[in-house]
Amino acid sequence: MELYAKRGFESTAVADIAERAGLTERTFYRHFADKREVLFYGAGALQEFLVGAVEKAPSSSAPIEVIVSALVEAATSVFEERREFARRRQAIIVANVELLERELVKLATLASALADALRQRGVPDPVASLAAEAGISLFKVAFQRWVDDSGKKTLAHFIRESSSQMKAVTAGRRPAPR
Amino acid sequence: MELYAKRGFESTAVADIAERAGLTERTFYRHFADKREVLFYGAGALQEFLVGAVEKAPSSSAPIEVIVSALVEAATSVFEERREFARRRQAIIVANVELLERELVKLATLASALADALRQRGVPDPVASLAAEAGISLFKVAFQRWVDDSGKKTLAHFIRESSSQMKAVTAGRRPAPR
DNA sequence: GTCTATAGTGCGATAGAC
DNA sequence: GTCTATCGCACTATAGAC
Repeated sequence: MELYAKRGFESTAVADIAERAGLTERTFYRHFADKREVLFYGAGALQEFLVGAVEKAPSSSAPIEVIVSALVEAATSVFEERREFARRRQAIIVANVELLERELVKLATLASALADALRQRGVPDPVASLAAEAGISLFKVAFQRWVDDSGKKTLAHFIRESSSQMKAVTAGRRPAPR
Repeated sequence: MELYAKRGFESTAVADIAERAGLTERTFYRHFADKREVLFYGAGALQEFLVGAVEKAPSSSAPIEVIVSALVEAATSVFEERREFARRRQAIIVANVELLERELVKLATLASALADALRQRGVPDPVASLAAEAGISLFKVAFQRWVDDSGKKTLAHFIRESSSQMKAVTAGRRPAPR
């Protein structure tokens, strides 16, 4: 991350990273599938966490509530104390299309895994897919707002806010004109 | 598309494409930024079409209605008569992660452009972002259902259906148990 | 650890279209 | 005479084969 932040992703060669870590280029590729994957190390664990939260949710909950609750849990227990890290990482990712591509695939994979978890609970399609997609969409918006926020609001706060606004938006509410 | 469908995206070299087209490799890169871009030739035009539709929508419409109407217009006037083409293209894309990455970036760029168009109409953030993201999410689901459908239902039909289901889902409705 | 295919870029030469 | 399409060649870095 230091190298990517300093010289930019494209101008950083895998050889630079390997040298910095005191390893050979070949060893880098033993640990990471490609040059981008370094920035997505925790994606697998996050997905497991969220899927686990969906599996543990009370069976009476509506699908969207299950998804939003899982996101809020992850927000408080994995993201909240890493805001500075999230900021640095986000800045690097949005500065490079290749990294954005990888990020979007990770989020799409996550949405797909969450939809699967909902189906396991008996939620039929296309409701399962739509709930998972809507959840990831509102998470994207909430996450960006959290990262951009200069105050002390929590990510959980932005997720709950976006969830309620998403409900109003899809219901066809017109925003107050200004 | 023929080469990608036959030998797979990875096993097709740019040299193969160039040879097939009676050109050199270097010329391929004059027309397409990279090997993937060949499959996304129409993305720019689609985006312009959708943004134009948003700009022309009646100012009294709710943001989500503006987005959904634009998607329905595109569905009937650009996608409907190209279902076979869409199927072949989709099969190639989902078979390769790199192509999926590009597809997701195009959709994210589209969502961003639609949010911009809404802001131009005076729709405040985060409503503009959420309406655009929700629209693209439901379009993804509708498009996949249209491509998978063996019947004669139109893409416009699936978009309207997904829109109404998205509304029910975000409202917290529980699906009928089965 | 070694070797190599291939994507993608930079620069420049040529030729035809308008 | 300018613009645009094509081609040639050298070169780097990623990533996969072995």
